[in-house]
Amino acid sequence: MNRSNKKKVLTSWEKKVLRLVSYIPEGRVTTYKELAGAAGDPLAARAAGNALNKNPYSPLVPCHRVVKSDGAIGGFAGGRAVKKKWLEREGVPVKKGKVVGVEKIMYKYK
DNA sequence: ACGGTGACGCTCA
DNA sequence: TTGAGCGCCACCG
Repeated sequence: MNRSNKKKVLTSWEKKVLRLVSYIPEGRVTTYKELAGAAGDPLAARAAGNALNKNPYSPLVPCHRVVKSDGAIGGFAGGRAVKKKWLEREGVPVKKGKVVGVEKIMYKYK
C-alpha cells in the first residue's frame, strides 16, 4: 500500500522549520531550541520536534541533524539508532547516544 | 473553544 | 551525572 496515503498538511510555521533544517550543512548539527528560535519561537522547541516528525521529505530535509540542547540524539521517525548512524556517517561523533562536542559543530542561525 | 499529545528545555534532588 | 517534575509551544480531534 501507498505509505503516502495520508497527505501531510504542513502549516506555514512547520514549513519554515523544515526549510531551516534543510540549510544545515553536512557534518553539522543544530538543536530543537535553536531551530525553534530561528523559526520565531525560542520556547517552541517541542513544537519544532513535532514539525520534524511530520517531515514528508525524508533525505531532502536532514532532520537527523537536529539534536537536543544537551547533545542527546533525541528522537527519530526511523529510530534513534538509525539517526545515530546517519550522524556518524556524516562525520559527527556520537557517544552513548549523545553528540560529542555538539557546541563546536552546532549550526547556529544567528 | 477545549483538552490531550509529543523527535523539547530547564531546574532540582 | 542521572532521573523526575514542571513548563513551553503548535497541532489535532
